[in-house]
Amino acid sequence: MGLFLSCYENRLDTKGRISVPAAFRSSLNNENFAGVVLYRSFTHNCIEGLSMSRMEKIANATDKMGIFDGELDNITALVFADARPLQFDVTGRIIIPADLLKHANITDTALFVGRGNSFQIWNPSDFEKIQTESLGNLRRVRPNIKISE
Amino acid sequence: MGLFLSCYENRLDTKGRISVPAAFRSSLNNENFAGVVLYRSFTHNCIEGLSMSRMEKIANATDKMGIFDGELDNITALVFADARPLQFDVTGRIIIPADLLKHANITDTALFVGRGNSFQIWNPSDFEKIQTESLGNLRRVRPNIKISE
DNA sequence: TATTAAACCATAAAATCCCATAAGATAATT
DNA sequence: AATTATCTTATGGGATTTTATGGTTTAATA
Repeated sequence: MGLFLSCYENRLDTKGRISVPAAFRSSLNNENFAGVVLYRSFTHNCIEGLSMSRMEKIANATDKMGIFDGELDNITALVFADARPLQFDVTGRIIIPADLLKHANITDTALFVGRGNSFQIWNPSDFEKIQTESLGNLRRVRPNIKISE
Repeated sequence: MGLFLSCYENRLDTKGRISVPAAFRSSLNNENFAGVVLYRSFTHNCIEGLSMSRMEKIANATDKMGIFDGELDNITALVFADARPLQFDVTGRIIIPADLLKHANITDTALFVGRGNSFQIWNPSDFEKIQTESLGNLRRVRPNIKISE
């Protein structure tokens, strides 16, 4: 799977349709499901997005945690129950359900934010705030990302 | 992957296109993605560049940190959201987005600087200044670079 | 039947492709 | 060593395609 990189700001039309950025769509080229899966973020007022195949990987990962794991119950309840599979129309647009839009405080404009193996959808000005904070945090903690070959 | 070595100064044309040095392109010969990934440096007024495969390695490294890692949020937000995948045209040129150019203070001429596994793009005269300073620092501290096999 | 959702068609702006050229580098020849 | 020929690279501009976005018509659903 291709990575989701960069940010793209697109507009919702009167019917609530919005184009998923072409770059993101081409990251999903060899998926079986021609669309995306969206759910409300646990941690921010934004929408989480990923491919169906990655959703399946999460399902497999939770499987390994064991059937009687209480935490698993919570995670699956939240992720899978909330997840919406949304198919592209012929021009690559989706309709984001109203409750997701509300959670992310999105009305007319949305920002698609690349996160590597997934992406997020934000109210543009909300994201700007968060990003500024993140930069501050990063400069403080100077984390080590170890890249294994 | 071949290393990025040496420096090359190229010019932007009227459409904002600039040739990635042939030597750098040949370091990317057996990449799946025929292009580079650029993002604004956290620490300098320059542009960082790397291969897509290296970006994928970073994505996998962050994956291993776990989904509920707060620090991960900061890193991914900044690196992946800011990263621009830029494909070569048939003659090996890219268009560097305006915000990156602004961050690096580049208008008509850019300096590609090899950094081994990655590279940077600088305003030529800015780089000259920085390099002179660095040389001074280096002479003072005499660091030890340890190379593990 | 009223309402919603899906398919279809249209368009302007932006990105990409295609071809041309000149300077520079490399190889070949004398 | 000097000159010539060949190839590669950087750069320029026009033509074509893609993309985001809007509207209209048809199908599905309550």
